[in-house]
Amino acid sequence: MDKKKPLVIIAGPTASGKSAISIALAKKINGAIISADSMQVYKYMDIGSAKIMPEEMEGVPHYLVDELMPEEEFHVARFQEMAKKALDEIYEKGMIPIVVGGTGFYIQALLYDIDFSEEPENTAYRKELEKIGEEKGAQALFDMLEKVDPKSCETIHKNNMKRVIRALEFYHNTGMPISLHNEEQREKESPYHFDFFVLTDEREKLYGRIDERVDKMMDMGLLDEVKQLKDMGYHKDMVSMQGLGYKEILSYLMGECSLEDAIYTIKRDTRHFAKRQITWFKREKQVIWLNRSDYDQSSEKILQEMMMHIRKDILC
RNA sequence: GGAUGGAUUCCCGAGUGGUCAAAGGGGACAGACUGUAAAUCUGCUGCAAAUUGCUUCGGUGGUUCGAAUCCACCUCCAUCCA
Repeated sequence: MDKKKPLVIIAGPTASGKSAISIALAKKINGAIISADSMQVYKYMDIGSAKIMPEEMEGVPHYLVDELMPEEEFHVARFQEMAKKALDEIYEKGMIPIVVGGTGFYIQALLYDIDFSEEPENTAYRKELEKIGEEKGAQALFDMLEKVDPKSCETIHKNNMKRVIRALEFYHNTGMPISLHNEEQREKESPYHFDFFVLTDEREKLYGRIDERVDKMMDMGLLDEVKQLKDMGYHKDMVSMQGLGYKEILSYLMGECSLEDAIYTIKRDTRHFAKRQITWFKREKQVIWLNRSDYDQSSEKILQEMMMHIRKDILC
């Protein structure tokens, strides 16, 4: 009786055309969009995050866009909490939620309802660990982890301080090794009846579009946008300002590099980012890949393909 | 016309007789990821095969047991003198 609720996901690397398709799909199936994007949640960060603007939404409700101030912290747990709330509202209205975004980790957290709850934030301990890492190096932290959670040491590389710290923090907070927690969470089955689409394209085309888009962002005034954020007092230590396009322009504004270098770096790192996104989605099971090149780059045709899948399960 | 410096594996760039298929960086490619994820981190990059073989360091020829490294000539580039 307890029928799983429907959920459509449109994921894919940056510049693969997710936004446009998601609007078109939402209009067809009475959908509402939940953005799974770590940057578009922030206010004042429009150009660099390629945020969809109200006039482009065509009346489709959007959640998790423009909801946070740049000084606020955003992370998976927060995303999950906000997204679940949005889901409730959408179901309440009798609409179909469409999760759209490129942050695979966030999508996974929502889709499999991974548990993040049992743990309070503990910035003090984290700071302490960061200090140890800085002063004594990565090996020192790794040695600490070896004592409490040797299993994690097998999977986390010792140079990956952030993850070593997180594992230590988790153990400190819960008394349980994170490796065990992860193992449990991995077993989970999704509570949703979902269609998980991944929009992609041939690498060359994707990269070309990324380069073009960065140039377009500059034309649209990315420089001014970052300048404004800087004037408002936002700085590079904030999570929001570590977004692609923001940290590089900020670095230019601080006189650390030329504008040319900044743009070059944005393009290059965005390409790297796209590659990482694709790698992530490759590991997801039950994914429907849609390669733009297989559909003559036509959003119309891709949409048709999506509708076929959706009609088969969710709408019936 | 003369002088000097340079030409290195996709790019930049080290290497100045054997330990060199050649440091380092970039790019490309591949991967990890369960509260910073647009973050953080890892692997790999001449060709072909089990610890091996083959072809590379502008070109040709030479010296040597042995050269990317030395010599000669040639080609191109840079700077300087005419």
